[in-house]
Amino acid sequence: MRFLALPVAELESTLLKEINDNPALELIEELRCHGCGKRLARGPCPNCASPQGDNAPIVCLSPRTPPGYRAADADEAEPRDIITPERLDEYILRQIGPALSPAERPIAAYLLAQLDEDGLLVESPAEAAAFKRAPLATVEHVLSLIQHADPPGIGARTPAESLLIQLDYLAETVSGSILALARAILQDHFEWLAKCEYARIARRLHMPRSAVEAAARFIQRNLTPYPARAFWGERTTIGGNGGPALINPDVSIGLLSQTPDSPLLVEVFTPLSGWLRVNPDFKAALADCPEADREKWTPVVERATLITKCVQQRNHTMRRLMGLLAGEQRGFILGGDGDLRPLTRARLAKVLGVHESTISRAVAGKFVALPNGRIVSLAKFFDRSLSVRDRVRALVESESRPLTDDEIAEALEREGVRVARRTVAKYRNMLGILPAHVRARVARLRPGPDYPLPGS
DNA sequence: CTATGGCACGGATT
DNA sequence: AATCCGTGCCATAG
Repeated sequence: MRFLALPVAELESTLLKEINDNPALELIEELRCHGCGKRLARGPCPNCASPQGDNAPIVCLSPRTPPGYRAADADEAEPRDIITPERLDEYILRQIGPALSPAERPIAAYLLAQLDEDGLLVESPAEAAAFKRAPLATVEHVLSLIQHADPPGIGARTPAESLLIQLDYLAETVSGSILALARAILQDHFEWLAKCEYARIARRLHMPRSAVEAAARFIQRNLTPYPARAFWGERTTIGGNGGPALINPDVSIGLLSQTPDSPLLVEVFTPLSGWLRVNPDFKAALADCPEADREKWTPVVERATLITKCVQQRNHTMRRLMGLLAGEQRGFILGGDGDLRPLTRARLAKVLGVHESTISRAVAGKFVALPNGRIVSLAKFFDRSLSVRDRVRALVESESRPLTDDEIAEALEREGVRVARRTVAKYRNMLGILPAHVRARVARLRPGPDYPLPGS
């Protein structure tokens, strides 16, 4: 039984199944303090939670959080506890369903299945027609239905096409010369637009540069190259953009008091809100009962004890791990990405006296809620380069003129971090920061009024 | 010639 | 054993 690898939510459902068909398993309401064994409802035990020593973290078990999901960082999207793209399929199918003939239905389903996570179609209509042995005209008809369904721009073949569809959609409610210009740019000069080559576009279209920049700004503000993400975002985010995943944490870290040097309070969530044990009555009954029954029920009881042991083992390991982790990464937990200390699973395994793979299993696929409300992957605690990436971000944010990768590498060197120029480029990309020469162009685009958009 | 992205290699990590 | 990550080399665009 690999319980350690499971996040709370999944462990909870497996345990519910076990309890359901194992009469020897019993769920007690209370939770016990791991220190003194005292029963308590939730949170730290008042006896044992006294600040021991400096500001060592206090680790306790807590009943699982209610299934109210919270948003995680945008970059943590993992296919777990998430509004999955399948829902998007259904959502669109419901809209276009009435317009479909019985023969077109499977084609629609197939096309929807071919959408990538951004909502773009990876296959050409011709390929789809060949695969489904349907007339090309039929496929194209179905596709056009999809493209006019709600998340505007869905089902396009390329980002440019998606943007054009969204533009048409907008044209139904707003008007203005800027729409025509935006359309012209998207149709014929998307490559240049992506690189912010406004002067070049202006020359080619015989338009003033300012008009081109206004159109670019309009596109940037009101259209999205990722129509599916916009859909998720609209439905699921709590005030973010880009559609972060909805997950619930396995661990929550808070502060015990408001003072800045307050110890950290680490709550490791237990599956189910109670204490799992082997029913003592059941065990007693097993002692004096007919021989045949005893043979039948003994393995059941054995399985029950095994399960409780495994759960306790899991909780124990998680507690020890989180205690150490919270102590080591206190700065990161309270501060920001820049305060993350380099830490490897292997080193932690050595300190804890367990095998490396144990740590790997415990960390994989788990999430922790930080005091500032963010929910991040536990793996982030072991990110080797996060703090350096953060410094790159800071450098670019406070730059007076766009710095080249080489210059950023130099600046980093002066701060005591040695990284190759090539690596800076990689980090820059991860952060979604454009190359220096492009930033120079974008900088001039910043200020400007939003184009009015109905309903947003 | 300079700045950057692609590919791939080797070493560390899991 | 598989994977990830930093880096060097080279091609390309401006």
